[in-house]
Amino acid sequence: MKNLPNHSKCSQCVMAQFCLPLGLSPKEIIEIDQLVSEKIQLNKGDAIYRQGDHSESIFSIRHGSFKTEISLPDGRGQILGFHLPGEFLGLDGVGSKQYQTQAVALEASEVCVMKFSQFEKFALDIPSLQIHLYQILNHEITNDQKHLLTLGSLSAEEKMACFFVNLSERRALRGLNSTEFDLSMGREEIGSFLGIQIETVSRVLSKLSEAGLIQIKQKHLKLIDLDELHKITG
Amino acid sequence: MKNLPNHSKCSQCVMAQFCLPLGLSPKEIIEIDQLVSEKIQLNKGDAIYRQGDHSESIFSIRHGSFKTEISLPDGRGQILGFHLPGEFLGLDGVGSKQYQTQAVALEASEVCVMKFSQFEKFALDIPSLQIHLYQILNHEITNDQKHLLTLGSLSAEEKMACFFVNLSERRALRGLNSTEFDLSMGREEIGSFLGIQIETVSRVLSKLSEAGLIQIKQKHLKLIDLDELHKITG
DNA sequence: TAGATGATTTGATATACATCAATACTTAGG
DNA sequence: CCTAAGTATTGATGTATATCAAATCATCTA
Repeated sequence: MKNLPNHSKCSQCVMAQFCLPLGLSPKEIIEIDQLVSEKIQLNKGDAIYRQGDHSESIFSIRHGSFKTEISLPDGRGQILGFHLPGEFLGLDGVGSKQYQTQAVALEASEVCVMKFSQFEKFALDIPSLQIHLYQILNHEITNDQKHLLTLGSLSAEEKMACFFVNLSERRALRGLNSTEFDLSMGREEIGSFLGIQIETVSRVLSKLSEAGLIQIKQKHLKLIDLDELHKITG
Repeated sequence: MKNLPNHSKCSQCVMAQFCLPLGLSPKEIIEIDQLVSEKIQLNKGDAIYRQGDHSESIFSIRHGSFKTEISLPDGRGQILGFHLPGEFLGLDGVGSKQYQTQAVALEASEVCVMKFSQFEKFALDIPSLQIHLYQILNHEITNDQKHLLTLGSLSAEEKMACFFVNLSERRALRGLNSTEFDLSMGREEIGSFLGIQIETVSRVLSKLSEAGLIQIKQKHLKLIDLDELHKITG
């Protein structure tokens, strides 16, 4: 399965089990799998879509991970989010002509592609599909708003604690190990995401390590005291 | 019209002309006006909805202005946006059970109320209505993402310039004076929105004044050199 | 009008974080 | 294995912005 050629049909993306968490009948789940028109393999650094690209699909991550980012003409940029298997990409293209962001693979990854046109077609038969899309979009809005709170109101240490707690919770939700895992992003990317510099990232990591809240060696992270991290968060 | 009792039926909210900018037939516009189940008058400081309230409507602003904000248990909070006539509120309730934010009037204001249930009913007859809702949600996502860039990557002066340019553009879009107007929010609220302190807001305003880019006297603002403000933005 | 209350500005100082610089560690290529 | 390039850590210093404090100005009420 892993080595199918790119853009091949993918009838068993199992995306429904990952991506559409709420009450669907088995029949509906099968139909929803039909939504997936293809799957795409990406290498580290590959973009699924770029700022300004015509938008016609959303994507669900089968495996791997991604960053989404938005860029300023002068070269500065902001990482908007990191994305795990089962999560969606390309939502800023829903209801608009173009993507306003770009999504880049942080490691070898695979996504399922769902065309808007397919979505509309299927939605006629499955009314709940519309509702799911609204839920997914809502999730995106809510996430972004929480991130605004993080960027606008928290200190570097609090931001980092937020980052860890959030990652941990999302991994738990997907059945992944939520206390020990490898980070797929570098320090600089963490800094961009949190609106701080790479050196500050490094110093905060050292501080949290010394305090015994985490252990981190290169990209391998172990969350020792999630309770305390949660407290720091606010 | 202005003094109708609260919660009165409002068949002429004219919201369509404000709120649903894209190509609708006259017939559709009339139907869309039917979406509005009531209108509500608010005084300065009144909340349309609060964090945690059950969500069943979105709102369009007839006149006045609002802030939306999200709060931390410890009392800290972040203003997510300021909202002008013709813009929507309550979008973080679409696709979820509860609002995650609260919307508070910055002055005496009036909103049209559109119940989700009504929306669904009408959408059966007017397919384009779904599309409009997606566009509105997309706008929200895109806005939030741009704001993330602002909060995460810009200096205090750049943030302030962004704020002015953005306000100006949105006012122009609605046919309001885009270079001279009264701010409905205080310095502290501007600071919360931009992730800076009130004193910094004040200092940046003084600096921009001295540089001849703006004139500001209390809440009355005149944008003198929008080009230069735009350059500062990036 | 006077007094009180709140909002804004401005100045003095402190600090969190950025920047600059050097070192160490990791990974990839020959 | 060695070198080179990239990535991360740590230290020294600088700076943008926060914090503290006081003065000014605006708004409201009596």
